[in-house]
Amino acid sequence: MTQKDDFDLREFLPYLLNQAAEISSQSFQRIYKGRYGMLRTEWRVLFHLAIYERMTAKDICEKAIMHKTKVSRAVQRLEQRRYLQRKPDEKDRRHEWLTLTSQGRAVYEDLRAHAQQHDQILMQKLSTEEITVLRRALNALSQP
Amino acid sequence: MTQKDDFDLREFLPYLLNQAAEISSQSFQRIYKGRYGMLRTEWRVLFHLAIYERMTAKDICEKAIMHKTKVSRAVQRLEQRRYLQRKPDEKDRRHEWLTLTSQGRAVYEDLRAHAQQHDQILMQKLSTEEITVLRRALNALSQP
DNA sequence: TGGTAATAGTTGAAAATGTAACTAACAACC
DNA sequence: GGTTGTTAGTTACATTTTCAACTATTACCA
Repeated sequence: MTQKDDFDLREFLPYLLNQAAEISSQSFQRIYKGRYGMLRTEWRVLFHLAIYERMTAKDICEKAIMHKTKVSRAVQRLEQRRYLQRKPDEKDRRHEWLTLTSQGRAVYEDLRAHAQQHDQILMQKLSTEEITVLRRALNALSQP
Repeated sequence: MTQKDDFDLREFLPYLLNQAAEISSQSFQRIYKGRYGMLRTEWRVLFHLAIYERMTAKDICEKAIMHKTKVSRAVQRLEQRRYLQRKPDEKDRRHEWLTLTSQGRAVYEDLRAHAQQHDQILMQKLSTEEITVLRRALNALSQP
């Protein structure tokens, strides 16, 4: 098993990004899955609602770059657990406004604390300068 | 939909990484999916075999950090398409050596060309220095 | 005003993934 | 040599995701 080709997978950005994303997500996954039985789609929706307070499913699709069926199903499950409430828009009843319940906010606060802690641990692998550049680069790559 | 919280999702590394990985993978996905009906797991296995020439499924699991069932199924599908061959190890028949067929290598060559082109496009969003730091940081984060 | 198009969101079936249990082959120890 | 443990890889089943079709509502425009 010796390397033959001149092409190095370790330089191919989509591969590298995926690898890093996968590994750095794992320990956070254990937290939201273990404590609340949540899925990745669900904590993402929860966090968006906590941060932006009031959004439609469409808004979340755009901000989080998630497909509408994913969002729809995550919203359903969060509603079942009473983490969020839906309210149809008066003017345009195709829209539904989503907000967290106090229970949902409590879950968010808990997860956010863990997220920040988790981020600290990840950042210990990097220098301050690397962190700054990394964030900038990732944001640039996230523009479609 | 105005931001309220002081916690910024755009600073949370697992989120950022995932976003960047997702978006930067999409156009490459269109290529391997569109041209060969392949999945992400499959191009990864194919590339590993092309680069290392001769591996067992276990080797691929470790290098690519993929679960063995994912690898097993990717290998099955690649074999069905005659992109790879299996050969049991003489000494230890639990191991199976995997190698690409000439057809598999041809597919790899095609995809590799596209991958490199795709990487060029992605890198245009970044400065030379950012690319260097990004690669280093992603490799660091990929160590579990 | 009425008919067509567009939009927000949901649902059902098919495909993919994750988990755990399984088989087959070898290793180690008594 | 036989029992027990380990390892490589597969399979079965449950959970998620994807894709396409669907409903309900509003927008556009002749």
